[in-house]
Amino acid sequence: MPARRKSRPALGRSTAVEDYLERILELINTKGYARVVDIATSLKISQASVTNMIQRLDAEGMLKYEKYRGLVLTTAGETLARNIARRHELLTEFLQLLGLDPRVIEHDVEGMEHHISPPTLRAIETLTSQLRRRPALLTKFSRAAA
Amino acid sequence: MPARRKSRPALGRSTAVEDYLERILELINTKGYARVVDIATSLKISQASVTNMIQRLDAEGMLKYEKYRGLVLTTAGETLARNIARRHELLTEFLQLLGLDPRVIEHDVEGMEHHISPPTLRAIETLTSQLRRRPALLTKFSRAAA
DNA sequence: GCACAAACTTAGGTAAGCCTAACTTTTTTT
DNA sequence: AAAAAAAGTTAGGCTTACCTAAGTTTGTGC
Repeated sequence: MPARRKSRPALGRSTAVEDYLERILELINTKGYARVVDIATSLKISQASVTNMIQRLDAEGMLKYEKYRGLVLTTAGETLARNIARRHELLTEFLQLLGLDPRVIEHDVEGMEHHISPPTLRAIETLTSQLRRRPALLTKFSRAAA
Repeated sequence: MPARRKSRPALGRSTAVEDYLERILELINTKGYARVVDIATSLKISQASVTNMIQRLDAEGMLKYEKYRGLVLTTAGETLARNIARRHELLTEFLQLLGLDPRVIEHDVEGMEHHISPPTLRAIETLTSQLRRRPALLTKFSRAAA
């Protein structure tokens, strides 16, 4: 399946691409590099699929890849990856404020993060900081859903 | 594409299935019936694709379909469709409170609605009613994003 | 430095969900 | 009621993103 979509994502910005870039940046930040095997394990997909996608991301200028060697994000790739990561964090924070179970948060954020446009993200960002400033509003959520 | 996904949706609950059911219920509610051609126009896909999906939904017990004739939602199908519709409305309401542009709202809701679990939905529901009760909190959003 | 293991790549294949083109059935028009 | 139009169906294809199996390259242990 997972094919599906009405409005095409901007060339080379499918949800799959976003997931890869996000994970690659995370690996680089934590381990200093991102190998095929790590990306594969981390995303729970085969190494073959990773190789394939990495070659595509190279062709699209998101990263520089040398066969059997390794990869580095380009400026464009890193910028994009950072934005994706920031969106992920913001959404996670927002749902955390609502007192949701960490597993539910992870699941939902992973699903919806690819569909939040910049204006919506900004609004949620503002809302999140408002809520943090008035914790009284959140009492209703404290013993919340799991 | 859209083929993608880590955790499989419960058999017969892909985002495509949800979109079809949602639209079918909407058509039934407004016109009294849902024909292939209307579903196709409304979802901006071909009639052939609709025929195909309807046969699948029939096989899965979501609706009763008679070739060349018409369809009716089963109890299961209608219940599911109502839940999907409610989730859509709730998310739309929430984003409306944040002052977002209607087109942005439509786009984002259509993308993310399929990925919101019940607990998260309940939390957003509670939050929405809190915000409605304290409009002061929303002043920051009034001249919001477009 | 050679053998083995781990990492990586290639080739070929699958499933979902969409498409177009061609055909069939139903409905409308006259 | 026959012809034309509209609706619906079938067949065959495409793309994305995944997979497995088999082969290649790199790295490790002795």
